[in-house]
Amino acid sequence: MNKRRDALKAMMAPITAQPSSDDRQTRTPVKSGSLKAMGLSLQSLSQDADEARALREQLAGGDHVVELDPTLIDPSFIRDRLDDAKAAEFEAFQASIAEHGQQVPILVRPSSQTEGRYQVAYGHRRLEALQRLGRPVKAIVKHLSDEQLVVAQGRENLERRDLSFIERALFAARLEDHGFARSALTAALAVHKGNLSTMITVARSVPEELIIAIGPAPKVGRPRWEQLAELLTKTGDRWRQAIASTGFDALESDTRFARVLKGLSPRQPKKTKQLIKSDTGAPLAQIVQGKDRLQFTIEEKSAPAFGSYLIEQLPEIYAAFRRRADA
DNA sequence: TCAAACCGAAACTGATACGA
DNA sequence: TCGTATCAGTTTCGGTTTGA
Repeated sequence: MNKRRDALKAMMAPITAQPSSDDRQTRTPVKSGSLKAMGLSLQSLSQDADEARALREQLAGGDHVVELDPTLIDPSFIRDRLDDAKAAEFEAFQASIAEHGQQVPILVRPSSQTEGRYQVAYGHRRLEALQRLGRPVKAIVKHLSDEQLVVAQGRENLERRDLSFIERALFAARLEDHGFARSALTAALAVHKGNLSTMITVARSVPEELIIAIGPAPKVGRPRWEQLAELLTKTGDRWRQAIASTGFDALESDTRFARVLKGLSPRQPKKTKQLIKSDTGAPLAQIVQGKDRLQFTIEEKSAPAFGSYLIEQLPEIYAAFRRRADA
């Protein structure tokens, strides 16, 4: 829990040294057998292709790659993701870089605060891995304004398509808090102003502490976050009970979201049962009323042919009901 | 196959500026 | 002061895509 809280604080704070999980290499889906092997090799090919494409684009753009001391590079002034990556995944990512080297340079700009230092636009995870390995960082140095930096950062995320809805929403809200215009945000996130509006509304409707506790929830999209935000307006601080429940921290992020949502959702009304009896007291039918369904069960033993009669009469009964409802 | 999520577009709303 | 135009932001809807 504390780890996630620190992660979001890092995202909210102007500058921190928390790592960001910005590379698809660590997001290996769990599969089994030959399918898993095939999936991994396809994924590997896809990653290679992505990296090669990024490299080609950077070279085609006339950018010069330089090697920098990793200790001279600071993170972006706005974090764009919630840290929920498992340590083992980062270790694997770091091992991959240790073995194959850094394939794609990161993008940095010269620091406006301290001469000789740099600030990352994108490539936080590569930087973190190289800092741990004590290796120089291949980087493209560009003079970027704040707006250009966040647009580059946002576009990089966009190309990878691995930021969850709530991470993008928080990124948008943080950018707005830093004084960026909506037009800059739509450029950075490549979304229409309508979607941007919804993202920021959701990010401001859900308490930060709750978002930290849930994490990025990669499988949860806008509708369910909106649903949660709506529930929060009616349930006060009840979400605290959900995140304090035993085993909550050990759950996957998506499951944590589901648990909170379930905990705040109104309980389904219990099905009510009603027994219809004949004038002799024999059971004729049982009615079970649920939330969106009503079951009518005929006791064939006590009332033979009654069910067939009802089915036969049903169109006429419904027509009478419609006449009455429309009147 | 179908539900969930994404995305773009249009309608709507409120704030502000400007001219009569 | 009022009416109108413009702009930014919000809401809603429908088509498309994705993934279980």
